[in-house]
Amino acid sequence: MSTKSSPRAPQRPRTASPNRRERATDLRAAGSAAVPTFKPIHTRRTFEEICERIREQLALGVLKPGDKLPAERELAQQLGVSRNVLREALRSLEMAGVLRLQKGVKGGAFIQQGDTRRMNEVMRDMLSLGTISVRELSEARVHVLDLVVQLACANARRGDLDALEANIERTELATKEGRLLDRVECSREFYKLLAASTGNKVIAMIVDSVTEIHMRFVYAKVASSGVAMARLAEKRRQFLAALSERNVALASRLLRSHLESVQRMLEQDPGAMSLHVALADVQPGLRR
Amino acid sequence: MSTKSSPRAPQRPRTASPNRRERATDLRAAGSAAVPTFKPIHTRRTFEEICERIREQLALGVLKPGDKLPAERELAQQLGVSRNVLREALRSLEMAGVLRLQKGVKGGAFIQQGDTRRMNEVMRDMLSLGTISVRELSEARVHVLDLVVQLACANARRGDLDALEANIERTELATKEGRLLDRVECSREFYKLLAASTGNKVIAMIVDSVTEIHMRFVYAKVASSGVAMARLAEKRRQFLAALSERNVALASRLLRSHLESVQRMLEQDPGAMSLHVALADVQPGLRR
DNA sequence: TTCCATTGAATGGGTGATCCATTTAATAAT
DNA sequence: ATTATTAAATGGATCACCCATTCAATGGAA
Repeated sequence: MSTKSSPRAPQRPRTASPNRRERATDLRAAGSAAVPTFKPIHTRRTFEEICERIREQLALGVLKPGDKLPAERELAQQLGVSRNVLREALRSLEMAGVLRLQKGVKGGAFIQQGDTRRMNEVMRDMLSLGTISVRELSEARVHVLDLVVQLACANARRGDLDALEANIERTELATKEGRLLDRVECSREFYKLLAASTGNKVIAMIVDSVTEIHMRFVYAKVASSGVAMARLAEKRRQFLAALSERNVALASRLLRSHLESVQRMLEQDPGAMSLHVALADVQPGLRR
Repeated sequence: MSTKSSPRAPQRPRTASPNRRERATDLRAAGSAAVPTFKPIHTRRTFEEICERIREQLALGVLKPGDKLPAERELAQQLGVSRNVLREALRSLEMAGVLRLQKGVKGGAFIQQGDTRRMNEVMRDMLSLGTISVRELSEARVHVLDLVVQLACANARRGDLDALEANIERTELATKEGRLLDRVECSREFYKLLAASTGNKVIAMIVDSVTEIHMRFVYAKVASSGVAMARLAEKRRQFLAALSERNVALASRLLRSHLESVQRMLEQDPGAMSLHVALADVQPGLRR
């Protein structure tokens, strides 16, 4: 508070908290004219303020992917906070996929391209915390994939179909050579390619997030029991043929039927369906 | 690491980094038998390790919502890291909605119920960073809402319909009294209720995330131009009637038609559609 | 006894100084 | 011209504090 006349502020500038309090109160007052109850303020902490400040610059277009933030020591001084608390904010933004921190001279905090895998983490956390259930996730996946088939039939381009074709060939090879877990990887990629073929990254992101979790269950099931979906590549080819002919009804029916058979396979042994097995540890290929 | 025989470790246990290096290398080696190229390791930092450790406990069910982590000072000592770096990890988890940090004696880090609003943040960041476009978001929203109508017709319960009815009444009141921005708030809530009526929290979360952004645009448009959708409550009533009769085709048609007219309203003045206006600052009601 | 004010300990919030490890550019040596 | 060395900048991490908040325990007043 006060004047802050000293050039390097040798004594503590311990003014952050009271200032924030005032600001929060102002915001509430501006919210609506006559407020009946007024409890929920929940004083802002500096790292929240910092995160928000940076996100604001992002939304305003002042910061764009590729840009570099000032060095930690300098930015901390600019913001009038300690380097430690600034790092808490930067860490949060890094975990959020907004920043990438790079060491060394010419290093720094660089704004990143958005990482759509963040949504996977959200789904995973919601499942871990019991906010959503496996049943809801599976159901949502079926419905969303149905939508994907419609959009893919409408929008898939030649390159998308070729990529799916190549994926099916890899699946066949993995099947022949008995690499069951690699085949699960192929499946995961198949749905990713299918989602991408809709041409809509929002849809693709949603599909990926539900599929990523689902594939962990499949992976765990295959790894523990050794069973595997029969005639997988063949079914994929039929589906791709329907997709290529833009036959929505057929493609939709084929996919739904396949999803149901996978679901039956998974539910066959409820013990292996435990969240813990599927979520707990990190399989080599399924991780970023 | 070594023996760590001293009880309180007065000298620095500066051994963290080299250990992590070794561990990362081991992981890579275990990843596959014969690796052709080996570049991407990207040494793990302690805060990542900590986050992962805690998430692992979550997935394993050792930690559940409501549980409390040890105090920062103690947990830091248990993990053999400094309190500051532990706080970086806790901050990240707090931003992720996994933890809530509470001050005071009997305070601590408490595992939370999952907060589905996290997905909104993801969408917002992806849009800010240019990873997804407004067009993709709008398109996805239309398709997802179409799906929602199907599911709502199938699954909506009496309470859901009553809540929608009550929402429409609030909308009428706001319209009569000319509170245009409150009416936008009602719209946001309408879609939230509609999404909830599917009975599937995954679907609801997805719908909310795309709707939240969309409503920012509507809010900005209404706030700047003062225009507002005509006959809103009336259209809502028609839609709700169709929903109550489980008439999927009619409900779907009504909603789609409404969405299109809103879209026309928004696109009428492209200037007001700027990302910056919609995303930059925080409207009182639209914020957590 | 009951109730309320005081106190003190535990806890998260925050600061500043200091060191380490990595990276890169500038410089020197070959 | 090439290669090795050095120096500076930067993120990574630690330590030692201090502050503000919260709540249980304590003790005095009614």
